[in-house]
Amino acid sequence: METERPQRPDGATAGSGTLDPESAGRKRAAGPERVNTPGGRRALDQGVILREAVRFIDEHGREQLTMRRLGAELGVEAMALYRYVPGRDQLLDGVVEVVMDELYGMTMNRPLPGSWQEFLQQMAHGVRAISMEHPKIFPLVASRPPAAPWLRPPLRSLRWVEGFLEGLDHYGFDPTESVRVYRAFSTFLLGHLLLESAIYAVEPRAAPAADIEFVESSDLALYPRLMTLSPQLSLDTFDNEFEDALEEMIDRMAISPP
Amino acid sequence: METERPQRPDGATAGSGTLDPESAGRKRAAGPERVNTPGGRRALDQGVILREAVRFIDEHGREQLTMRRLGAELGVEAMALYRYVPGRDQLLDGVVEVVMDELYGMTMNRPLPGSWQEFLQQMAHGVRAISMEHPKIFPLVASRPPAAPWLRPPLRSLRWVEGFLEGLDHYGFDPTESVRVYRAFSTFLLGHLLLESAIYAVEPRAAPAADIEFVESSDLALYPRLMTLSPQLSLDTFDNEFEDALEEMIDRMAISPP
DNA sequence: ACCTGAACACCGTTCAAGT
DNA sequence: ACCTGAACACCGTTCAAGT
Repeated sequence: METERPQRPDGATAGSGTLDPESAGRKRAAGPERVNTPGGRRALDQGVILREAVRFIDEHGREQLTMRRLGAELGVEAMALYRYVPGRDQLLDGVVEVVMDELYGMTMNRPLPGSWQEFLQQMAHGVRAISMEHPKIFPLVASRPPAAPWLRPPLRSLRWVEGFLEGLDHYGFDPTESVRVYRAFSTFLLGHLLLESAIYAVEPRAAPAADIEFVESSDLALYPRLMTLSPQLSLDTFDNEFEDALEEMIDRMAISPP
Repeated sequence: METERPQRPDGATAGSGTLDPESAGRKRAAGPERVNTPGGRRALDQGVILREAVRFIDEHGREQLTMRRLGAELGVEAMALYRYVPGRDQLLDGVVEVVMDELYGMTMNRPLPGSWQEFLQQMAHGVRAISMEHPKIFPLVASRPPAAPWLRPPLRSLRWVEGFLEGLDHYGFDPTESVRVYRAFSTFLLGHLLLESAIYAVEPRAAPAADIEFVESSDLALYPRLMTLSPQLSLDTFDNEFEDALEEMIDRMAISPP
């Protein structure tokens, strides 16, 4: 039951129906500023729609995002969005793109630090900051099918990864070593940040206690070790886990493979 | 726009509408075997439905699973499923449960090996085997909201985690150390297996080459490093990555924290 | 006891029609 | 040029009715 993908009549290579990256998250090179529509509504365009989608998911979660509701949020019927976005899937890809652009701005527009260790620290903390700013979006970053199979979540921007590899090159990593670092780095971030953002998405930095009741106590009674350990298991130790494992992983990157 | 959860009239604690764990994935203690319905159809029950859901997702992916299609697969209207499963969300939780039970059977019904290092190796390889058997289900295991916030994906079975902690206890880990191991272990598995299963879900152990064209070449031309490295980036190195990082992580667990 | 038909309130998406 | 109304083919879910 595959959806047929109709040929575009205009001769453009339809490809996989990606968004125009130029007008997505970034600002246009100062053009004619269409401010407001006669009706007083904000003028629609792809960037406006994608940013509103980001805001909406941040607030309500990705389950709640529908074309109809997003349209309503922008003062327009759902059908109007299809002029700017090919469909819901591409909208979600665009959301990921906006967030990755934010990451790029945060991590790549500054001078390289003195050591490659500091560089990796800086990059890791940048990605973590983004995942904490958008905990409800991070699962999308982590699990939407990427543009290329070798583009590993959560580092899903060609531009960002290019910059990352440039950085490694600057510190003297050869291509093979760089690939190894990129892989270890992405795996590390995916594991840590997906777990952390999952918690943070439901309870934005809330109390650690009282969570023990969350499982029906009858169930828990069957498992004595979980019973006694659940207070310890409930402690929020993500900060330490992240920092320790990050340092560990960075140390590991210093040793070249045979 | 919250969905109202109506009070059950039968006085049972409705709670969060979980499935009856007894009849889920496991076989019943030999009872009256209702084999076939008069019409010749397989008799419905929760276990049959959940196992069919697992099979269906393995084959078609989780996007394709709808109550209506699952019903059709079982020779029944969608509405008939609601007698055995509270709703779609709980169905998906049940799917996760079935897979976790499979993991339990694979890893917990055998004698403990000689060293805790071997034990962790065995557990890690068990989880990896499950993720490779159900690559299209693994994202559910990784990202459905768990029963308790401290129950970290992908290790989402109270029973399994209890067994894991029992194992650690047997090798002399004290409770604090065990929690530390559990956390590092789950983070490690989540990162590695989510990446690997994502690849494996679309291409079951397929060719490594030709993936380079997957990104429009025009895009890639902007990024010289990605351009030259994409062949290396496309190589399937998950086996080595997993084994190396696992050994590394196990080494790290030997050192107690201050 | 177990399943179905019909209905409800939603989806994403298309397209001719309005301004 | 840009948006809408109406329509289509789907969803999940409820419930009275059938057997």
